[in-house]
Amino acid sequence: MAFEEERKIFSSFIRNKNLRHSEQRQQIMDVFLKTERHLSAEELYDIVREKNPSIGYATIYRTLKLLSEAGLCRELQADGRITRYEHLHNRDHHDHLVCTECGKMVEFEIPEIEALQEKIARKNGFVLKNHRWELYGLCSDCTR
Amino acid sequence: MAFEEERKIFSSFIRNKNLRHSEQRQQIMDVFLKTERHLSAEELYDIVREKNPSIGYATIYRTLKLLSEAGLCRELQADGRITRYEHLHNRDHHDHLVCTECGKMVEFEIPEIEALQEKIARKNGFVLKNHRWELYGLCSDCTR
DNA sequence: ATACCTGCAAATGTTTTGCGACTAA
DNA sequence: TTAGTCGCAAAACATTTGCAGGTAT
Repeated sequence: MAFEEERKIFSSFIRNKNLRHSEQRQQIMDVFLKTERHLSAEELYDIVREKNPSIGYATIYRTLKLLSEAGLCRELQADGRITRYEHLHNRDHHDHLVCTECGKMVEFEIPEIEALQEKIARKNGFVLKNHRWELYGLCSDCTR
Repeated sequence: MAFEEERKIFSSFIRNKNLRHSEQRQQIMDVFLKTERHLSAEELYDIVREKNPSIGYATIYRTLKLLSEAGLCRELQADGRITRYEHLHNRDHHDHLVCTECGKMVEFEIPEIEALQEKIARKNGFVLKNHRWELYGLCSDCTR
């Protein structure tokens, strides 16, 4: 999905909720949408601050929440304590392989898993909303 | 696995690391091993305190860490921020279905998944150590 | 004009750590 | 005797919130 298209999605989202198009939201959105890495709030804060050193943490967190609601961002709990935010394109769902040593993340897609999950949920009387599937191990660089 | 057997595992673990068999560790371990629910540190603290009101949070956390290292406990990140600790028996690996409304957790086992995960890891040059697979949805009580 | 937003600082909630006193081996 | 432990309070950490002043519509 193109950058401009995503901008429009966020823009409509803001308008539909009767929120405002502020300078700060634009800046944070721009940086976030141009990034493919899984960012922590702190990393995003650092990058955005290079352009606008007066921005605060609160605005970063508040905007990340909006981006998630708009469907452009997904929250990941991968490493223990901190949350990472992943730029979500309108592509197939994927999961993550995480190196416990250096933190490297590799994405993978197993389409068959979706149906299996549905089946498991249904068998237990659940309506499935989403899932987290993370494999932890050592990447090739870290096994040496 | 029987309670006595697990006690022995912890006991050897303590001895091998040249640690001490303290009264507090015994008490925390006893409560933890007798519980099947996924406990938060706070819940464990509350239960242990009924028997020994002088125990502190730090000791709870420190002992949970030891139980995990000894392989008797697994840390779960299921609900957003807090960690829950699951009493791990030497049984087959299982995963969790979590109700996002009431927090209910159901365990399930899909043995075939293990081989699939190994394959994914290998293909990406990773040595698999463990994984987390959590399905989120609404349980039958909460869909009403 | 009037919501909505912002940055700041303070608050929050969970987990960790430093410390002086205590205790198992 | 000497590491290891304990409970406490303080620190750390990521995230959230209250507020007074600023801004988009």
